[in-house]
Amino acid sequence: MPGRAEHVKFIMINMTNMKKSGSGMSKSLRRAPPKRSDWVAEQIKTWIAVEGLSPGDRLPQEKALIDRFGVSKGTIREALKSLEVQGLVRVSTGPKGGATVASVSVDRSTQLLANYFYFQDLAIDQVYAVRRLLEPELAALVADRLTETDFQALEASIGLCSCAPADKQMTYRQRLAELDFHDVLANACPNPLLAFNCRFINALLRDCTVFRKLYADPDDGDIPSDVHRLAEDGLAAHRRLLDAFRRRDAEAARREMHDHILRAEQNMAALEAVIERRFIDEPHRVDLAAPANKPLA
Amino acid sequence: MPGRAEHVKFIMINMTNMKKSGSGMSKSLRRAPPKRSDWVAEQIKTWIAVEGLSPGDRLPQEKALIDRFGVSKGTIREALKSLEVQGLVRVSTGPKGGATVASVSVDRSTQLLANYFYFQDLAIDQVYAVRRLLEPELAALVADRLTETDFQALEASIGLCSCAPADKQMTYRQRLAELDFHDVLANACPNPLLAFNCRFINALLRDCTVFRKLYADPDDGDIPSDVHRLAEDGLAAHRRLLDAFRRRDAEAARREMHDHILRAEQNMAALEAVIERRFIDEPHRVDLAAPANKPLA
DNA sequence: CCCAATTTGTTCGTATGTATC
DNA sequence: AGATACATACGAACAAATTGG
Repeated sequence: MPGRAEHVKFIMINMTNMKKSGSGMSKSLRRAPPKRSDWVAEQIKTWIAVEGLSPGDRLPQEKALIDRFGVSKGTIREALKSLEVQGLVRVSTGPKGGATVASVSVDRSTQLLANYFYFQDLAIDQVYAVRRLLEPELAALVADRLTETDFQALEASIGLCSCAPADKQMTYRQRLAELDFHDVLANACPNPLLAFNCRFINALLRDCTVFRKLYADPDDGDIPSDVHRLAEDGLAAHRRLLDAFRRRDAEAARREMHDHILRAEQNMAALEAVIERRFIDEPHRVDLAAPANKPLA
Repeated sequence: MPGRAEHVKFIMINMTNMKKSGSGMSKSLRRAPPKRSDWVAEQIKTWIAVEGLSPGDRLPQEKALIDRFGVSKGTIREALKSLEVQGLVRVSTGPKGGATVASVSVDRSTQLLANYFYFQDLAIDQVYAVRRLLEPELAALVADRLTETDFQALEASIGLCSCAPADKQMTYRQRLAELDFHDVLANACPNPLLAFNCRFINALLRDCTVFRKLYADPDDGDIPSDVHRLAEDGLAAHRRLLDAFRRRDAEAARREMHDHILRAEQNMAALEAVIERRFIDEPHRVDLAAPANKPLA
């Protein structure tokens, strides 16, 4: 028995939602009884919470879970699949394999939340109505927190947007680079809720049809002049923002960002941009912008 | 053959992310090859998008999917489980059973997003920092949209909070009713993104330990006087808000909400309230507040 | 109310693939 | 390179739930 610390002990919790379907509920209101796999998934989830497991901690392996819950392999696999989709566990094969707790990634959460808005047909001005509220605060919050690495990433974005776009492909990549600028700020934000909201909005904006058409038909037709105005406007604003950040002037950054978003909103309206109705698979990002907040040696 | 419209035709899409693991990627960077069930789930998802299926539309049944994708029953079930967890499909047994497309519910999205923040230890003042930005705008937006039904729900919340709390249990329910007040506003909001953000924040605030302790130990100890101050403050603010709404005065509503959130934030700070680190199962709501936006006959 | 058909839910046995030592 | 330990996948059989007569 190689490692006794690996043996985990399960705490069976009285599930409040495992109430018998009997009582006095009318038939139409009665929720369907949970499937066994869902029940197992909930058990494991509460177990993670009760034990206070951290990302990287190992869960029992399939065989152990089968014994513990008295269900079959298939059921356990469905439960693990559920947790895997939620991003809570990662499961791998081989010796030392099995399910390990994972911290839910931003990308995963973004995908899952984007599923919700898939059915809500969100207009772009509605996105900007929220963005207008959040981004100025974000700018003010990160002004005295941006590192030299962050500045380099911001400059990389500005640099990429400074060139005259040679073709549609380039124009599309410049739009992505603009959003990367804002992602750098979100990544530097100490407020996880504000940071996620801003990053999510950026992910939504990556899916504007106007821009994705540049991506889809790189050889077809001209670039609308409104796009050029949007680009020049945005570039100038980003330069002023970077300047404010360098001066560590939070209030100036807030003001610049406020103006920037307002003008961008107007330009987007002129473009009649709309959010494309699609599931987000992997966020499109340009590879030139260096990952932020990673201290470079 | 009872219904020929039931026969669905599949469109196999070239999956861009199904690239062979071969090329020039270094071993450490190489992502794990997708499992069959994940691949099937992606296929079905893109199929939903391409066909433009709407909630309620039926997917092929297990047997048909097995034939279509050439995988086993277990694999199909894992794929369906994935989509079910994401909230995209609902599957039922019996004749006419099978998987149907579902619009992702708010509660499901809230749960999934809450998983992300479980590992981010979010402080309550950070939640309020965002709430302060969003709620005033929400108030202004819904001022001329609230229906008589909404007003009744708002008054139900105020009514419940107007009574002197008899015990801790009652105090806890009054806190929930306060949040229901804000949920009514969010439900009336025409901007889905703003509405979701506000509802999500409300869901987070339902999990403040200070309040959940009232719920957990209803007989133990006294209610802190700070809680009473928070309650009276909030009640007065809600009354002023309702008044502004009745007058359809958007700007007054914005101002009142701004002051309300600021004061609530200070009171919460005095209480040293923190967001409990737990998975959200089912949102706690008081049953007295009538569901909003449902025209009553 | 029960019965029968239909479709998902669950189980078991077995074989294959993959990572670790 | 080979043995081991683990998840992944398949297939067949049976159980449970829902619908409609």
